[in-house]
Amino acid sequence: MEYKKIISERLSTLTGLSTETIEKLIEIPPKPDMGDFAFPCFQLAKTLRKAPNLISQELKDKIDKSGFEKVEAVGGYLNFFVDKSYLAKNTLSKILTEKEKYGHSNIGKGKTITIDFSSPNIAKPFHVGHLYSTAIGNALYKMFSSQGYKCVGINHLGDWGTQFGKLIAAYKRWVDEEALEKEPIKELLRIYVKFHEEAEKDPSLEDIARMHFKNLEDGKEEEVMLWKKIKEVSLIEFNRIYDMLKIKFDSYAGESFYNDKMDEVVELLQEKGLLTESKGALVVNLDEYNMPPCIIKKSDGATIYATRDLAAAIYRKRTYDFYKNIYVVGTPQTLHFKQVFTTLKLMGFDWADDCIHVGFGLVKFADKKLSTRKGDVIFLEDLLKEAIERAKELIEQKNASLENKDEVAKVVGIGAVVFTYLKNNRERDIIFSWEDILNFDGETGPYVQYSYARGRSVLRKANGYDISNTDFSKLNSQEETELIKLLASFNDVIINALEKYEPSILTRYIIDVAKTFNKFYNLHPILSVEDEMLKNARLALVDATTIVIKNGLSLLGIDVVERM
RNA sequence: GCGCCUUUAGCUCAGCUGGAUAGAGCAACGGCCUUCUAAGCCGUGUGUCGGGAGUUCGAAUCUCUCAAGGCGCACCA
Repeated sequence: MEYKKIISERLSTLTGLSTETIEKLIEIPPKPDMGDFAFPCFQLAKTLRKAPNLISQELKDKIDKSGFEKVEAVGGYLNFFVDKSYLAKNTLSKILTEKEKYGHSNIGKGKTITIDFSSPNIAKPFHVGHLYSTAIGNALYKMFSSQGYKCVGINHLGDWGTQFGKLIAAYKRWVDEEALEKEPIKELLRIYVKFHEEAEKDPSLEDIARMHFKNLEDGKEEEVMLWKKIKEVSLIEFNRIYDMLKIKFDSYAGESFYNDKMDEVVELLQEKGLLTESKGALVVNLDEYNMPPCIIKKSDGATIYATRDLAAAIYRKRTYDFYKNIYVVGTPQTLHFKQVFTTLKLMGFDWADDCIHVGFGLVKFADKKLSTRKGDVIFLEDLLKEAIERAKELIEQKNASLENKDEVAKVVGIGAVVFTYLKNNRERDIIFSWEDILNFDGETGPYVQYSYARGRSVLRKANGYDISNTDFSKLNSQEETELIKLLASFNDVIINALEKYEPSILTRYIIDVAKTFNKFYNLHPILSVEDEMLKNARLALVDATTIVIKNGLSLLGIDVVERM
């Protein structure tokens, strides 16, 4: 906000401190009746050798108060109250003019950001854990795009690796072709689980699996054919889920895509003299950085994921010339990415510093852990369907006359799930509970969507309003001012969230907006107000609020409904 | 053993880069629909901010230490 600048400039001339240091000190008081901005004078107390409350008093007398309703000295604080009608007018007209572009900016113009997210493993079910990366990555994609960055969404499919040896071995032994036709992933999961059970009894299966993978790498016909088939049926299922979530990728270049790009990486490492042999494997030693070595080639000569990640990073730099290269991958892989980024740096690529691992926590049950190998998973599709079902029930219960119930149930149900995933700090684990995730009360997606629908309903009934016949200075209740101030900070919030790669900051902001709006809605009549100027001003405020909620949710990949 | 993370109300979590009496939601209880959607609003909390020490005008926030839990530590991704 420009207010901080104005305040710091005025204080700078009075105190001699730089505008920058002052701007950093300026804070927002905990309660609205204490003002909109505050400057703590405690630090000045030392240099001026004067009590903080005397300093604030003195500054209060001397400072230029134009543009502010008033300036007060409370204890060691200098509190500023902004001119509310000015704020209301500026904020609301800006929102109503910019509409769906409100909150957007151009600070990323000309810069490309690659975002690696979702990236499920082929042949394994898309379970509730995968939504974490998918939701965060998609939100970051939309948020960065809104600030003018060109984003490239990459689904780095797990379509290579020794697991395919296992799968091929299992396929040849136990697959039920009929079941595979009907529910491919479920059947693949079944034989994958069976493989692990059988391998416990007969460890030689592991060797057979390794052999199959080696054959696959060597391009043997049977293995390649099976691999292709598995990949094909998996993608059909994944796309069904991405469609439900309305998520699109710009690239599906998965692990197998880099098969022919790894020799070059090995050569480059060789040239730089970074490779050493250790226990039969080729590694980059990272002792100096207090990390275990980065393995480039296994002792059997086969490649490993670190090699692929190196190849992928180099490919992405060459292809997209990224400004930032983001990986939305779980925190357990923190060390792996440190190793890869450090290796890139050692290879002489300064852009290694632009590679960012955006980690997130685990999705787990209260008691046990999700495990694909044991078949202990909840399919994301089942969760989404359940949520839609629950939303449908609530509609029948609360608004049975609604026209497009199924459509609304879909938006609300899916919105509730995605919202839950984006509500908390991403590094926190999500404890999965049907009860919590299907509870649509309180700080949830449906709550926010409901607030939006309420606002839209008022606007529909108003049947338009005359923005030119408005007196914004009449929006002076505490609820109205608070709401306006919140709406004004939308862009700041997005920027702040992006700096931390943390969508939850935006999610919580939207909750705040909805909460403040509901208070306003409950306390102040809108349509029945006789004063036409006030009525129009309130309608403008409702209009602006719905715009911000809609834009905000859209950045999180969540839709709104006009009625619910 | 080493490294990283977590610890705030019964439960799930916020707490902006050190600041004014530590906040929400859920759950519980009590109020509010002849007026704009009650998926809403209002009210009710005796919290050692895991323990201890330090830094300073001031610490949930920074440093150190201890404790509990989690994750990771070379041929899986």
